Amino acid sequence: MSYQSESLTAQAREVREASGVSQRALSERAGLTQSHISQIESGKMEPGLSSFIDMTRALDLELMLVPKKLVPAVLSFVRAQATPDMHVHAGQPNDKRFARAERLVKKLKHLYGSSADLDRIEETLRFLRRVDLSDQEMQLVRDLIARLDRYQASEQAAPIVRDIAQNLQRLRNSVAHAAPSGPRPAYSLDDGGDNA
Amino acid sequence: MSYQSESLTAQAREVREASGVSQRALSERAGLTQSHISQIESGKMEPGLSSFIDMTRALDLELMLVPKKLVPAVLSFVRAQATPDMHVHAGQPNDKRFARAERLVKKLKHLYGSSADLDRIEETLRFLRRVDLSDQEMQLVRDLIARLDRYQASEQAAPIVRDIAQNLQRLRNSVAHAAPSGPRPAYSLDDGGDNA
DNA sequence: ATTTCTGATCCAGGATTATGTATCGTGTCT
DNA sequence: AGACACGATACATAATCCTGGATCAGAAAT
Repeated sequence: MSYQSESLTAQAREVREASGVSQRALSERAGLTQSHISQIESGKMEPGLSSFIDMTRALDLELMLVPKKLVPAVLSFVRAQATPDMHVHAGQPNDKRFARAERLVKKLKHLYGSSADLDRIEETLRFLRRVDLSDQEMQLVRDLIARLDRYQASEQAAPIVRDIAQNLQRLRNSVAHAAPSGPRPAYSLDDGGDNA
Repeated sequence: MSYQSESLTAQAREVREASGVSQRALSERAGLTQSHISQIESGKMEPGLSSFIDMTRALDLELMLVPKKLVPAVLSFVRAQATPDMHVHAGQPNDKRFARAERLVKKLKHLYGSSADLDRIEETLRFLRRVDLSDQEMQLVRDLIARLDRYQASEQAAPIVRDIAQNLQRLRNSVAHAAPSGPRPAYSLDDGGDNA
């Protein structure tokens, strides 16, 4: 009941899903049971600190202690510094959809080897993920992913994949163009200057 | 036994001591028992995640999840951004001595109201704390604090306090001058670029 | 010298976590 | 349709946390 850690556990789950790791796979890496992880992630159980550390370490995450006032600054610092291979909590409502999509792409790369088109799709998804998309745009993404999903096994997949990549790229460009998006700092540090 | 969190709990303890909060005081704020906190801090017990969160929140700290690779960068970012009122894990061996000193000053301010000199002392201590001091310099600090301690109740305290403030300031200046201390970045981000 | 405060330690109990194993429903793959 | 992997759930057992005291040695304050 008391729950405290909801935000942290939710974050861990997002990262796990975004990296395409199943609860069972994670349970092996972290030395916990799958049922345990499920309960933690769904908030039915409050983990011990060490369990949670095991879990997050297995996801290439570290638990850090930060002065409360600096949290927003650190948050955007992390987002700014993050390279594409790191999975960072995005907090976007569409996250789950993208998690599925990215998982699919990852699987395709694993099965058929990575192609330039797949790489492009992956990167574009990564970009779109942290942007506010309209319902229409989101729908477009869903359709494209569905198509990718459908034709993944086909022999003639290559041109289709390329087409999907192009469509996503186009969406990305239009979004990037629409938002003037000065690289706004997203955080400010001037609140209580108290230095003699 | 497994201990995992040693670094985190140690950090929490340092911050608690640096802020001059006793285990009992903290136990009330955090809603835990003193014996519990003692065991956690001394590593005799692995806390639950929620207990640890309660504890650190009561110290104005937040627990954050950060990609492993970014930890060093975030660490120095935090140190760079920290204002004097925040207590950040310093890792200096002299921490305990300074903790005592800062506690004393805090108490004086509480008892007699804050004066410009006390403020100056406080700030200077804060600076000296995170610097490598020689044994001699450390001894000087100790002596000054002892003097402050001795004369705190005296009627004629004011001029003495002022003298102590000046001495500390002088030490600070000499230290700051001695160390050329280029603002070295202290972290680098180029280790494994893997972007198509 | 004595009172006060600190952190460490002990102990009994009730509460919660964590394991191990197994199952269930759903969605996917062949 | 059947096989398979996913996450959610169930349940009995062991392990551990956490509380609620109480006590203790040592440092600090009066």
